[in-house]
Amino acid sequence: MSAASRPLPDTAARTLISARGGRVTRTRVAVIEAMQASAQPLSHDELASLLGSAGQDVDRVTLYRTLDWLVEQGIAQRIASGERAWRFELHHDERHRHAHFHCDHCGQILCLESTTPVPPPDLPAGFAIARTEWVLHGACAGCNTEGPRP
Amino acid sequence: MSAASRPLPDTAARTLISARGGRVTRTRVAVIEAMQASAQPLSHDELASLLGSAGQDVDRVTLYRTLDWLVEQGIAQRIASGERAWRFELHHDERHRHAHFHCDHCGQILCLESTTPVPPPDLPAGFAIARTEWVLHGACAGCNTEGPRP
DNA sequence: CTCATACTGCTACAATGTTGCAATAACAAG
DNA sequence: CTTGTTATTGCAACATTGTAGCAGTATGAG
Repeated sequence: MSAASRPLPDTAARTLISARGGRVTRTRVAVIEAMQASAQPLSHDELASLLGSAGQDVDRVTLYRTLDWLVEQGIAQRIASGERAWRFELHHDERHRHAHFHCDHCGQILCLESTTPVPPPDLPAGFAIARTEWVLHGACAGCNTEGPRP
Repeated sequence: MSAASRPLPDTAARTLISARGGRVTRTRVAVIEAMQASAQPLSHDELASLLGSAGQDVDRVTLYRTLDWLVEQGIAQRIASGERAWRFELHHDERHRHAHFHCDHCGQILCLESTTPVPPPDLPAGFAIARTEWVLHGACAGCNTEGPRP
């Protein structure tokens, strides 16, 4: 290949990474770009497929570690979707008050960023909240009108 | 053993089970009673230990199936605690508005039933909510005053 | 260009959950 | 109480999701 001296273009992803003092690798860039392109949080498995079909096969373990690093650096955030696997999305606002909707029929996860902010609950004294997860379960518009799919 | 003709006592657990047309088995009764006795949601693993140390060893698979059945029947409910495994507790109220607190330091899960009810968010039209999960993460009173434990 | 070392990609393993099937036990009927 | 039906159980094998250790590669600094 007649590779240029800079192997990867100077994208937003690149900036995000190097600002944290991390090395700009194909995997990190690809994961960030896949998340940027997705309207929904993605699971490890979905990310692997996305990268794979973009001709970017990534080792399972490397992908896990990349995701860990992104979360650690505050670039991405982890969501317990109500299924077995974590989902990941780029870290938007200040961690609080961001709900997700999980369709129990088609399995889709939707970000509900525009909904009314969740009021912090009254906690017993001495408790400190680091972050909250609010997941709504039910049927999305598509599945709701068509009736449940088994 | 000089077993009576009725092998199990007529407990609340027994009533819960037979009201659904299920057979009253040692495992189901033991699981329900363990949950009744616990202030917190229990994981599959914790339940297995509890039953085990009560001299009631249960097969892993049987326990999974028992829990599935209890959830299916609306006797118990499943909680995505933010860790890898599900947790289970007896199904209290009307499914909505029941928050949990997960201490990221000691791993405890606390039920916050007394907090202000969560207002249902504005959803896009056509969406139906079946149930919501609201999990707060942070440090509980004990861990918070003592500082984080690694 | 050279070098230190942050990442990667194996291979193995751990934790959590599921499937299929033969054996057992609940309980309804006689 | 005894018998028969069949819902549950228990076993073994497998599936999914995630981690640990370590040798090799490639990024980025000098």
